[in-house]
Formats: sequence, C-alpha cells, structure tokens
Amino acid sequence: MDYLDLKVKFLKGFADRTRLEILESIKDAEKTVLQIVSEIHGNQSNISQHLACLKGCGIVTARQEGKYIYYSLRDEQVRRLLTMFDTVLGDVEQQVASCDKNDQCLCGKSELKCLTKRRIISP
Amino acid sequence: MDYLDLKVKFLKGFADRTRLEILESIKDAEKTVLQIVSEIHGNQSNISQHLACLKGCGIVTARQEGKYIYYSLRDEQVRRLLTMFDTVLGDVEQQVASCDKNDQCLCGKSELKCLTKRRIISP
DNA sequence: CAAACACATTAGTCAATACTAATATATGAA
DNA sequence: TTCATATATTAGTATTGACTAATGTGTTTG
Repeated sequence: MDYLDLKVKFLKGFADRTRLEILESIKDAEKTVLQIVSEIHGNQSNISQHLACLKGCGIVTARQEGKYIYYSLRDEQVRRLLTMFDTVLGDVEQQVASCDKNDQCLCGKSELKCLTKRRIISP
Repeated sequence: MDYLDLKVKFLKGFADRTRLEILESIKDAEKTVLQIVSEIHGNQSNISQHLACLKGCGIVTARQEGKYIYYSLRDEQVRRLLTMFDTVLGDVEQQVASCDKNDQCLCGKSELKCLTKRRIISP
C-alpha cells in the first residue's frame, strides 16, 4: 500500500454521512459506543463497524475503561481538519448544492440518475 | 440535500485515487484534459468523468479557451486543504498503514477479507 | 461545409461498500 | 459461576461507485 492509497483510505474515512455524524458527536468529548448510538440514529452493529473504520483510518482513538470503550478524535490535527472542512465548505456550498446535473461517480449520481430515468420514462 | 450531504459529497470528491492524482497533476498549474490524461495513467473518458465529479464537488474549476478546457484547483482554500491532508497524514501514516485487521466498510476491507477467507480455507 | 480535434455523455458491467440481523467476546456484578 | 451489559464480528444483501467502450457535442481549420 503506497502513500496515495493511504491518503485515499484516510480521506474515505471522512466521506460518509454516518461517520461524519459520529465525528460530530465525539468532536468535543469522548463517548462510548452506546452513547454515540443513541445520539445519532444508528444501530449498534453499524456504528461499531464505522468506529472500527474510523479507528483504522487513524481518525479516532479508543480507550477502554472497564466494560466501556470511549472513542474520541485522534488528535488536534484531526479536529482542525474537521473545522477546516466547514470553513472551506462555506465557500463551496453554493456551487456544490447546485450541482444537479452530475451523473457518474459519486457526486449525487444515483439520486439523479433516478430523476433522469424517470424523465426518460415520462417526459 | 442538507448540509451533511453536501459535506459528504465534497469529501467524497477527494476520496479516490484517480481524483487525487488529477489534483496532484493540476495543483500548481492549470491543465487541459489531455494533458492530465497523459500525465497520469488514465483514459480520456474516465478522466473526463472524474473531472466532472471534481467540478461538481466544488474542488476544481474549468475555463474554456477555444477548443481546450483548462482545469485548476478551485481556490487557495482547496490548495490549503490538500496541503493539510499531507500534514495530518504524516502523523497518522504509521497507524493507518498498520491497520490490517479492519474489515467491513472501506478501510481496506475487500483486500483483507480475501486474506481472511484464504486463511479460513487453508490455515 | 467537411474533417479533425478536444472533450463530454451514455450505457453496461463489475467491484467496493453500507446496512441489517444474528452471533460471538469480554467485562463487571450478583 | 452465571447473568447482564457493552462492544465486536460475521454473513448476507442491496446500493453505490469506478471503469470501459461507444457515441455525441462543440470548436477550429482546411
């Protein structure tokens, strides 16, 4: 696994709604799995899997205390990165939101492909 | 599409090897599609699709000049973000690289699931 | 206008990934 | 030791996303 693969892996760690919700939830204080589960919608198995992912990507760390496992952001760098996402998004928001003709790749593709298809069927 | 969806979309824009290669390629100077295609491995269609994605995610911008279209990073913020990825990765590199037991989700899952399955079949 | 070039789009396929449900593991308490 | 609680893991399924090949669009040039 070369550096680029690593970078992709790290970035994919952030690129999911559930994981962003988890990060939001533990941004200011460490939480146990069940605390996270109850704060955001999720089911325990699903959240647990996402936490494993986040940990594997180096985004969060886990600390065991008795039967509880507390998850928190890995470090200040990660926190700063999360903050920076919001900063940059402020700029980009308009443009990204109005991107409603992108198909292919992830940029809202499937949702829009649906629309497209519907339009084809009944124009 | 709410703010979180937007954020996910934006971040997914970065979370792909080919797109990172494209970004690397245009980091310091705008390039045409064919220039990018020849610099990195890719085929024209594929690169074109990734460029559409990057544009739709607000990561790059395009400027037409005659029959050429020049792509470049959207702005300084995006450039700074790219730089920051590398900074943070420096810290995380060791941990992410050694994450070789994560299955599920994206963290290198499939590759490793293979290993796991092979191990199960012939231990 | 026709040919050549630069790029975008479409359709189809395959691989990657998120989710659910069920089960396993580990820890603390009765 | 047994039960309950907290979390992890597995397996299976459905969705999403990347890639290729073919075709379409727009722009310049002869």
